[in-house]
Amino acid sequence: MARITDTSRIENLEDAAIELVVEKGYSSSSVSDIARNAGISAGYLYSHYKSKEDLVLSIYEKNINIFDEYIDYIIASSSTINEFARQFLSYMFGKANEFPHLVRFLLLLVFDRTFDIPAMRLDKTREQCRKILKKGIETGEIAAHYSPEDVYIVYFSIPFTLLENRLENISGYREITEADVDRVSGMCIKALQ
Amino acid sequence: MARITDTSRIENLEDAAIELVVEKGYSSSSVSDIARNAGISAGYLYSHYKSKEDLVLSIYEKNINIFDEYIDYIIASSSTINEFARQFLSYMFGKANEFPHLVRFLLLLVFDRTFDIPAMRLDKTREQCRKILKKGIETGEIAAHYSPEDVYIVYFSIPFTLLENRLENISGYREITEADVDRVSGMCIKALQ
Amino acid sequence: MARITDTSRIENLEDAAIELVVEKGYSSSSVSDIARNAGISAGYLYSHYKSKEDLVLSIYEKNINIFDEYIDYIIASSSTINEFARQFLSYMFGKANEFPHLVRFLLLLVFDRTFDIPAMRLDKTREQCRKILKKGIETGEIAAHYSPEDVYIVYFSIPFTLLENRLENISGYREITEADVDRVSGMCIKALQ
Amino acid sequence: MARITDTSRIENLEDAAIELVVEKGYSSSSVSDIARNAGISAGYLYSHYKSKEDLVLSIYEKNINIFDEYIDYIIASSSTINEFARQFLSYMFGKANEFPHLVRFLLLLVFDRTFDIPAMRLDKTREQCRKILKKGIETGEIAAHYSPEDVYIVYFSIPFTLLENRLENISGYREITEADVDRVSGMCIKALQ
DNA sequence: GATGAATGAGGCTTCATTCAT
DNA sequence: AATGAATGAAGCCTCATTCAT
Repeated sequence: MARITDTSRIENLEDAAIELVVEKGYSSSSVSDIARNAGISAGYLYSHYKSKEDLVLSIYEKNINIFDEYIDYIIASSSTINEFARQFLSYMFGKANEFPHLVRFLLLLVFDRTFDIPAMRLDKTREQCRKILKKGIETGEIAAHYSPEDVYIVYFSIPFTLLENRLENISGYREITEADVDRVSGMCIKALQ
Repeated sequence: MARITDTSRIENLEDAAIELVVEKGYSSSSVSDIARNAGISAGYLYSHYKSKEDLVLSIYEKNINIFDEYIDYIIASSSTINEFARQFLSYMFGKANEFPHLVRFLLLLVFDRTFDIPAMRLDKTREQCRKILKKGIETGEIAAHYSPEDVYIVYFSIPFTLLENRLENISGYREITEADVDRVSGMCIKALQ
Repeated sequence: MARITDTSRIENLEDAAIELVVEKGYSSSSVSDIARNAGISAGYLYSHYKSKEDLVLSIYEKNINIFDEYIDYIIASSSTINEFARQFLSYMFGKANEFPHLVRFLLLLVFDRTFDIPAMRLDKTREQCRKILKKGIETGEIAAHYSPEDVYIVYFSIPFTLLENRLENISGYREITEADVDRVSGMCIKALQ
Repeated sequence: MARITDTSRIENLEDAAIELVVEKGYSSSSVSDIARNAGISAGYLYSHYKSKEDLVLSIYEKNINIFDEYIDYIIASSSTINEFARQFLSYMFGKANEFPHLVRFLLLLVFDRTFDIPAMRLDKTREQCRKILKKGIETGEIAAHYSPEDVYIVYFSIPFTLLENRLENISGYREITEADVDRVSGMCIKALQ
């Protein structure tokens, strides 16, 4: 019973942190605002996380790992880049429709100068880009003169920018559709042909 | 004489502000750090700018207007999107090589939740995207089913992400070359074919 | 227990604010001095009052309302101005003996250019003066050619000046006596005959 | 010629100081605001006065001495308190009509906790009150049980409060008339009978 | 476990004063 | 003589964090 209560309190807390960080950025999201929005006390927050940074980092890592695992999976299981791109964007955009705050949270923190993404996470991304590039060159879908950096530029920035643009106005934002998946995956694939 | 001293002090100040904002973001760049890095007192800063926001906004507007004017010019003077893309990226990357802090400053503020880009500036970008799209459809270089949003996604995000990636590590960053202009303009053009 | 501590801390805070404002005026009473004199941190002050102005205004309003209510009561219940004057001065001087800082605080803020008395409070005083004048003219104790302004001049300024004079030197001030009540109420009544 | 320029600059400066101090109080009148309103530089101000306090004190002393001399004169030359009261109020109210800022400046500083009136000036007032009381008791116009303090209370506070009330709204204030002199001198005299 | 009272460091800003020109 | 650039101390306020209850 205590366990259940506890779990829901922590979930509230994480949701509140995500929402505030997306709205105001890491540095301007105060611990007391996060706690208040979660309906708990700041003191309780500190009994579960040792600092504000620890709280946000925990949320970040827990969620980014879920994405990473799935992305690793589709990289491994896709036989073409075309297939990868569609699955990747379908997943990202689907998550963004379901949990817009969460997806923006994960993406925006990359550019938030007041928060440090762990170096390991950046390595992970580089590795994923290398794998995608390798497969793309093998299938001929990516021209041989492109680098992992180019893969990153296309496959990270294009979906990110679309999502930011669509989700900017949370109250009345435009849903991301299957047509967007088609169009944007086309854009990504063509960019590196 | 006083005038000369003054000008160089203000330049120091603006350089220090740009550098700190790029490094730590707007909210975490303290006025006293900016002043210290510029070699002036915090009080003196306030005889030139009425607030921290005024300082950063002034720098932003002064510089973004230079970019906007040039971008408007090449939109108007280019007869093809191919020509536009090369000139645009050549300009952006050239500036980034010359003034890496400044270019990152202008780009990163867009994602800084603690600083508000004036609404007029965002309108300007939308207008530029509409013009590019119109011209691209006329010349057949952009497929008719793309929207101004797609132009934005490609032409803003791709160069931005490359620059961030290259300039991230200011101390030992890789110069952006003509080869990058060629390759990235190719990516942008193909993305919207 | 926490409640008790809290109450006494807030009382300390209000007492310290009253004392400092009387001594140095509103603008020169710094929040940190007030907090230090109250034995609390400046930060704690801000968990109870949203600003320095809010602190002083709260104290002002809470206390001036007590005075106003009593003054309204004696205006209504006195059948002569003579009776009113004695009761009014007896009350004011009694309070001044008991809480000299508080009474000076309420009076001095009227002349403090760095603090704004709410307009409603000034209206209240005007209304009280009109009522006193009306009753005085009815009983024949105030000559018909006097105005509410004259009532204000006499009944506000005479007691105020006596109190300021007596309380000026808090360390070794002369107690205000029943003889003072008699003499000063006589002065006020005669002034408007 | 230099002398003339200088004289008018200093007059501007003093006028500006008087006006600002009346409007905002001593502590909130900044040296640079005073200098700007006077059309001179802050540096020049400091070549004539060694501090902000020195500036305001100089103005205060120069002007209060003029008042004091005249008051001493009419105390000496009046054969009755009635005559004194009329001359005193006629002078005060006349000056107030001519130089409302100046008169408020002299009166308000008494209650400004951020500025110290020199002890000598307060002694002067006490001495004047003693003289008035002595003469009043001799002529029988003041009852023998009154003290110098009572004289002060009446003859300082009543005119002061009228002036503050009338001059409060400098833009559209009501002129003080001969009828006011008559009425208020009557009030003062009766108060101490 | 859970609270929120309490702290204090640090951030933004103002302003009296000095001094090179 | 006159300026105003420049300083730095001090003021108001916020917020991450701790701890007694």
